[in-house]
Amino acid sequence: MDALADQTPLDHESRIEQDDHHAIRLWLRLLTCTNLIERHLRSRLRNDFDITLPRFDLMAQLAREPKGLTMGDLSQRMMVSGGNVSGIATQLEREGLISREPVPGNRRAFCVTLTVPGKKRFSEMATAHEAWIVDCLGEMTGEEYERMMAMLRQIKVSVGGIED
Amino acid sequence: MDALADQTPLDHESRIEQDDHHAIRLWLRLLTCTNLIERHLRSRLRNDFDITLPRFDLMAQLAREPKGLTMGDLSQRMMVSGGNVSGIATQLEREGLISREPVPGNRRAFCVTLTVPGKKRFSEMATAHEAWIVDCLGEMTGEEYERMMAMLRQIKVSVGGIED
DNA sequence: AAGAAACATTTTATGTTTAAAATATCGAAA
DNA sequence: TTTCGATATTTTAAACATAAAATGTTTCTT
Repeated sequence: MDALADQTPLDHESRIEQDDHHAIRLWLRLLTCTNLIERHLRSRLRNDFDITLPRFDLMAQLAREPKGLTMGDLSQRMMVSGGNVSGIATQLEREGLISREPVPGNRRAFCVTLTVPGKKRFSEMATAHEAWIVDCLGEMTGEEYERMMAMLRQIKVSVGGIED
Repeated sequence: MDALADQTPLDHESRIEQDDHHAIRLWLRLLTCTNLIERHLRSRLRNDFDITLPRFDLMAQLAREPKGLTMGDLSQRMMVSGGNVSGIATQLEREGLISREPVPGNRRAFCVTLTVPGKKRFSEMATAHEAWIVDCLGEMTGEEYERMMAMLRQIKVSVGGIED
């Protein structure tokens, strides 16, 4: 399609306009990929382990921090609102997968940890989860990973710099 | 941190394990970036134009297809459920931004189009939206865009190939 | 020690999203 | 023609998400 593009040289304005279209296309593709992967993971978690992605995410955070996390920590790490964490934690607690215990010396906070059954269940899920992601991302050389990580880091910085 | 890695050669299993960690890190970063950008766009749309991202997305699909789309088309292109489109369309219709008209010769389907006020409103938003995305993605050379697009295409193929 | 401000969490109200059921229409075969 | 399967949309129920108000705790300042 570009083979038939007109041959007049691009002035500054046109060039910017073209760059913008590049950006839109890249954003749309980024969004599509992320959505596809997320949808896939969600569906496999539901089918294979009868759990939702948010609940899995909460458990994943706890698995990384055996000493436990407060509700506020979870909210921050999961990048969702506190009220949301509260609801998800209530359900996981009801299922016996996590426990909420008072923190000695700070009666405002709760220390949330995986229960023994929770740890067992999570480790089963984590193995599968990791394999799914490898499948989704497909074959990539180490160099490609590096490049992609670097570009994403750059984007992260750009977005972060905008609203602070 | 890798400078102090132990020097025993990696066997096949360890190597796979390491690759997996690469994949997980890449996925997590991909997710974070997409969420950050999406959150930013959502907030700007709300603040500057008092509209939600899903409503904007629906209008964007219609803007690209002046002849109109059915509810099913919209569901497919937006990659969300039909019920969801139904709800969003109801709201936009109530605000007079889109219209739902019967398709002659197929009483099941509706043809959804932007109204005249809808077109006007969308074109205002689209300009701003494009600029926000350019800001979010930051400075990138044409070559970098190309590379990123190519890698994302590869991922898209990988995921698509899994469940069909 | 008392009051004010900040903190940690939950509750409430509202809205989004999905899957699945319900409703209605269409097309084709018996 | 009638019946059956496919199609197009809407409705419903459950989970998730946010913002804002409410509750209770801690810390700081005086």
